[in-house]
Amino acid sequence: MRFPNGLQPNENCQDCALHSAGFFCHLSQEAMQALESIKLTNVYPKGAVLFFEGQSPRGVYMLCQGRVKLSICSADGKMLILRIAAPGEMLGLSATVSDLLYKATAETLETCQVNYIKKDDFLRFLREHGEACFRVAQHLSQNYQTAYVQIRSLGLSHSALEKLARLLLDWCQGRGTGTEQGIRLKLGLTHEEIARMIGTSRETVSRLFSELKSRETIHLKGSTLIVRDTAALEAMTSI
Amino acid sequence: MRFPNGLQPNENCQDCALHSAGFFCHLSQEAMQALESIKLTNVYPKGAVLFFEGQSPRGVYMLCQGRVKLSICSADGKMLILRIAAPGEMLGLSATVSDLLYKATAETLETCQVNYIKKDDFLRFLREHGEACFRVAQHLSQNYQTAYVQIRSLGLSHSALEKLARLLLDWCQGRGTGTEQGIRLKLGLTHEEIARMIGTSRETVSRLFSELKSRETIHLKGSTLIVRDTAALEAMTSI
DNA sequence: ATCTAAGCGTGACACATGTCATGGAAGCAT
DNA sequence: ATGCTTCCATGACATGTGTCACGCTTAGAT
Repeated sequence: MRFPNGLQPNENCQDCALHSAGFFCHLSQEAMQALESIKLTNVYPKGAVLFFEGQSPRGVYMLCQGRVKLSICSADGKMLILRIAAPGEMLGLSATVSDLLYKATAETLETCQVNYIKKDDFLRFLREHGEACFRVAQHLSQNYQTAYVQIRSLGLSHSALEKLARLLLDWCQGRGTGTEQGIRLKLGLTHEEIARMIGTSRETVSRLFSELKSRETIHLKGSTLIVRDTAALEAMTSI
Repeated sequence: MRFPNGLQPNENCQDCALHSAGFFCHLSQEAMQALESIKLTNVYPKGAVLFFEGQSPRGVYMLCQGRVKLSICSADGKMLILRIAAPGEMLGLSATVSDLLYKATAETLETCQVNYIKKDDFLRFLREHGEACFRVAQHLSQNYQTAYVQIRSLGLSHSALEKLARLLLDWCQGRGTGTEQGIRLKLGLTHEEIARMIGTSRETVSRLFSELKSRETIHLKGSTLIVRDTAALEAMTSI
């Protein structure tokens, strides 16, 4: 099988590199096998929607490869990006466990491999494997805590600049590589998307980037961003 | 034992009126008894802090009677009220399960009865009782979903008016009583506190209430609020 | 009844940011 | 190279709201 982006699907969870870092790491052999037997591996092209806001839950999606955008949308079409999910994450978990509606829309940003597990199968699996259930609780807790962080940022920021600074600092921590000029990172998002992550407008993001560039706090070359002055960004955040 | 507010502590969870509606409803006899044996019943006066932001988790707090304010606070002292917890809720759950820091501060708004369960006891209890673990996962899912609602409100609102309208509608649903004049509810919070729930300033809340009164959308008598025109409030929200 | 503190109402004003508009830059297919 | 589309930069302008200031009302204590 060949896919765009040179994606090579990983048929076996036990061989997966995420196995030790991902969500269901350190499950017993037995539980892993049970999980293998109920999972369905799919590959989605860029722009595919795994589920969207308001649907009743069909099951959980374990992201193996590629990035997925999680967003919510208001009645008048305004959109907020909750986060960009990375491989190893479990999507649709809270809706499936609580049997409430999916509260967000999940859309692939690139070709993705996803392991899908039907709701009934997953719930049975959880009931039969206490260890997995506990891991699910832990995962949900972590999701919850990241939601807190987002609420902080949205609710306690004084300005869009503060939210942007916070976002950049998060990115530096997560996927930045240190160089002698500062921390370098690829921003794989447009200004529009960044704006939608911090709840502001595209123009404001452009203006803020301009300002940060002129202050020499950051340096922007194509889609490569170099944060020269982390301390300055920190100083902008009171969170 | 006598306490302020005429609070009468409930020694036995199985007799508790919340038993069927609360969090650990429908547990097996065995699990209930195990839970009983590790819980510690406490009564706190108004203003007591159960835990605060940044502490490492000691355990979970099951709220039996009274209201508890959950809030987060920025470095410069600005505060955001996440929600007012009601009897039946489990506080400190995500931090305890994931062993990450408490992400919010829990402060009693009035005399409260709380069942405290130490972290180690609680985690052991979860490992030994799969059914309880599953309920915890469900509870966390619900918490997570309410966090989504909050993120929506904070991130997608166009104005403070919209957020206030949303809040009032939520209250109407939750604890409003219908009368022929409209939906009546007691707002047990000051303008300051309301402001901190929707991330705005006290003055703005005062102004918005004035405006809603002049538009005859609401009616305010002391701390009793009557929503005369729910549809008007709905129309203000695009969420 | 009187005092005191907390809570509320409202005006004035600055300012950040959304919105509209316009043009340039960059990437991509043909 | 040429055209096309997407993305970015920036100015102009209106406006919502944070902040400061001040006085009034209400509730609770003595």
